[in-house]
Amino acid sequence: MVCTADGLSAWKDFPKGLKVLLLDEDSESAAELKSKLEAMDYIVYPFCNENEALSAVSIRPESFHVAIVEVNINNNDGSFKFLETAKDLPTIMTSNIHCISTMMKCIALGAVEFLRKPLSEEKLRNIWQHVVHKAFNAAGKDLSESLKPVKESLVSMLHLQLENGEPKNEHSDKSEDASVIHENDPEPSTAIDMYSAPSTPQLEQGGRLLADGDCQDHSNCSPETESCEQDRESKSVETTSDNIIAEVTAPVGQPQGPRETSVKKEADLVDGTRDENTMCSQAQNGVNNKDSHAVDENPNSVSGIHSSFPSKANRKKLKVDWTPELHKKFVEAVDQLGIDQAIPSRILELMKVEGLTRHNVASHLQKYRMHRRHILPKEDDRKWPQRDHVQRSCYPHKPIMAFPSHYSSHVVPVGPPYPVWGPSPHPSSIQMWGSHSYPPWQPAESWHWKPYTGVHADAWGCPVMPPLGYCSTFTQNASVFHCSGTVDNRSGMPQNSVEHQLAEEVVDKVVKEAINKPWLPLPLGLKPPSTDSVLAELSRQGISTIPPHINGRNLS
DNA sequence: GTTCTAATAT
DNA sequence: AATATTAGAA
Repeated sequence: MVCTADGLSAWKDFPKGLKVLLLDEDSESAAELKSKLEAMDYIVYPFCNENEALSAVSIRPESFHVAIVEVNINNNDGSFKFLETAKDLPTIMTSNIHCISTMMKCIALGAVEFLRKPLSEEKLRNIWQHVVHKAFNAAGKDLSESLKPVKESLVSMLHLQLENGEPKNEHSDKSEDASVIHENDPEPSTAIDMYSAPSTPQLEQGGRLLADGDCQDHSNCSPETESCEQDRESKSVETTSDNIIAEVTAPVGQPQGPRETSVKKEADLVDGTRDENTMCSQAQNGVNNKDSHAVDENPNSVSGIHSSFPSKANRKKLKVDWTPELHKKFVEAVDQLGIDQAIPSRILELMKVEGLTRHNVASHLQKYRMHRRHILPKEDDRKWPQRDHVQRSCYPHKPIMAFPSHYSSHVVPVGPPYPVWGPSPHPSSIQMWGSHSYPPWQPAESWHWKPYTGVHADAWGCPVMPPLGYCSTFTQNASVFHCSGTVDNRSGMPQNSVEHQLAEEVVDKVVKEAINKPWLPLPLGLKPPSTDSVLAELSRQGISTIPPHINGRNLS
């Protein structure tokens, strides 16, 4: 069933406290409207002057939840301007003008509804629907500040209702923008009204609460988990803007680590028991009770950072998200120790990341080593071929060793040790050793392993390149020119001489690989070159015979 | 007790 | 797919 009585009781006062910006140049009508709205517990901010209204909206958009703007023959432009300015504010246009094209224009410009005057209580009563609608349908980013709290409060209400049928009102504690206040309001709205959509045609509902990945969910503890006890107040839904994952930044021991490390953790709420939909199938509301992510903070960690909502903290087991940042720290620690001295406990020490456990590190280390084992053996016999080869391709590679055992202390990478991972523009979305987008340093360090190591290893062996980054890498699925970052050698042709050269190098390398190791598959997208063309190319480079091992590399 | 590794669970 | 967890051996 959709709603329990309790749920409704939580809802019925909903509009109360919603802030309505009212722009009506007719002061009389404005006053009337205001009183009607206030009778319904809306908070009204009347404006007679559109400029004032505009500046109010511009300056403090978060101060309003919904706007009612009057359009008249004289102020068309102003009204439209308002619509443009207050895009994030659900705006209801109202007018004495009953001109379809005006209506259309308003709607086209983003008005959520067009209401003819006079505005009856009936028409006004449920304008809150627009607020809710917008709150739930706006993509996370587009959600205006004023709507977030509303959305969260609503989510909270629904959630609670779904959880235990007994709404709690904690959410109203959110003072900042006390948009929602519950009190008794004798006046029962009908359930139908409550949940029906605004009269305005609704476009797509894609962004509904649950469907939308970026909606924050609120945690839900599954019955069988012990976690319930700990989140004594987990039920209380924070109305802060925190979403899905809280970044817990551990202000590490300030001593030497200038910047804090952050361990992103996400609660791992497994709500395996029942399907989310069972609870509340009120799809119409778009409110569902999906599994949720709890926002949480590292238990041990760090106080300070997100102190705003301290207790949401511990939920269940926290999973370490090995972000590029964190991984970088890890790698730095490993390097600092030397690969053979790098044991979990020491790495952990060096990393100085609060909340991180030895186990976490061990686990990561295990994986790290595995990757290296796959990748590095291919490199360890590679030398610095630059000089002896025509196309000194990039085998340079970093001194990091192949096998831990052989490799003792570490190496100073040519470039920044583990350059660019950190401030990666796409922090979490890309996997560090994902199949594309390598950070520049990655080739050498890459954890990536692929079936065609033969061919690819070369590419990955690609070095840490000189600043200029003349080196290119090639792999069929991941090749990247870090240098310029612009050319995709899979498809595009080089666009300038430098790149052209790079491309040639790539070609050379591939050709050589192919000749050298004919049993290996060719990179995708490459057709086997004809023998002639290969020979021609080689001869063009002054290589008239095919040496057994072009790179002087040993296959064994 | 710690580490490493592999296997397995989440 | 990435991590965690576990277990056995060193």
